[in-house]
Amino acid sequence: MSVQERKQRERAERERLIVATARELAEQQGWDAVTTRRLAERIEYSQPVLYSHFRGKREIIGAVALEGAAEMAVAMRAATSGVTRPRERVTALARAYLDFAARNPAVYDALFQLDGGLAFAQEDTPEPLKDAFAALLESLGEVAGEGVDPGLFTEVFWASLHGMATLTRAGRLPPEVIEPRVELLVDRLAML
Amino acid sequence: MSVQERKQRERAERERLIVATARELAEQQGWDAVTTRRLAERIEYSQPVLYSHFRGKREIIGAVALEGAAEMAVAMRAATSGVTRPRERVTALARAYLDFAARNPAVYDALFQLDGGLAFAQEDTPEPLKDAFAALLESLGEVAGEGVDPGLFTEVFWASLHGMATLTRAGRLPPEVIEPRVELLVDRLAML
DNA sequence: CTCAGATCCTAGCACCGCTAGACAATCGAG
DNA sequence: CTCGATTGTCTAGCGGTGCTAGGATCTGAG
Repeated sequence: MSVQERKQRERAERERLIVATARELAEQQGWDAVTTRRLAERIEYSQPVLYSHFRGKREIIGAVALEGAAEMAVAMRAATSGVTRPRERVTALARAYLDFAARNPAVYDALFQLDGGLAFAQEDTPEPLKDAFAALLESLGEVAGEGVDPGLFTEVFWASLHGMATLTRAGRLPPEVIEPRVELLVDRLAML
Repeated sequence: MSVQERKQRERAERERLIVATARELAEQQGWDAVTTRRLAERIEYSQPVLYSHFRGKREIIGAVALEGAAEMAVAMRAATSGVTRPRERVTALARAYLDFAARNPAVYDALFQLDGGLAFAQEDTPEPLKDAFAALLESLGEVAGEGVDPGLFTEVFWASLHGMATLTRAGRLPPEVIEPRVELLVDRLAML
């Protein structure tokens, strides 16, 4: 049995390698540069090997997205843990969110711009995605205000952050003045 | 001279046909279906003709984006003209924005998701883009609140709308509850 | 009528995602 | 230890993509 176990381990290891390499390549040169050929060459296997792990390219994107969602949840919780005053908490959350998007553009794209074949806002939504939303909810729910559903409030706040993140990175918004925008957003949206 | 003029007119006409066909095809089957071959076939010319009008596919996307920006500006001004009370004005603007994005997803993608090779937020930004932003500013500037730069406020409000539009259409947000989200956004962000 | 220039198309390049089928390595039964 | 079956991997290739070189055809001025 041990031989099979070793093989399974090696297989899992190779799968991690594929995802990590895809992510690395995407961060370095953009997702357009992540072709099955280049990816195969980097992991030093032939193309068909990729298809023994994933149905296709979109599933690889999806895997990167899930990894990113988990990291994002960690980053947001780390930024807000220990910060008790609501205002500072929400500001820290917003900063952490935008910071993650700016530092990991390819991962952010995999999550929210590209088609990774993932289900959102449904029962069969993968756990890391639900958890990332939960991480938002943990800090935002408490400032939703009276009579406002925390889920709804979180959605709106999230949408605002997402809009800022994407428009800024795509060159649609001048990137110099991020901080005042965050302050304005927090000041107005959150009921403190 | 008249012969040359006629040729120039026909050429301009064909260019409009290309853009209109690309847009139509994109709305019908998505931008992935807009290939140079299919586009050429639909306009009943060969592929290279496209390249005598545009440098490449991205420029065609850019042309659709510019057309869309002009229409969007018209739609937003139409929705807000005559509405004097600030609250109703901003709400009407937000609805018009989201409505345009929902009704013209391919055009919206050309504008804000895809690379159409357009410059944003700079001096050499094409006029239609500046004007669309101006249309937002016209209704939003007056509710920025004291001491808040109208431009900055408009950017933040726009980012929120953009986030809602994209997340909703990409299935990242449940689409049923658009209206409450709009109300929440307007209530909180605008200083009335 | 001639012929240069404008106009357009055929054919092809290098690349893409993906897969069929050949081949080699490994395993388990006798 | 042998040998068929299974598993793993690769080479080669399919139909598609954006884009372009070069030849054919059409047009209008002299």
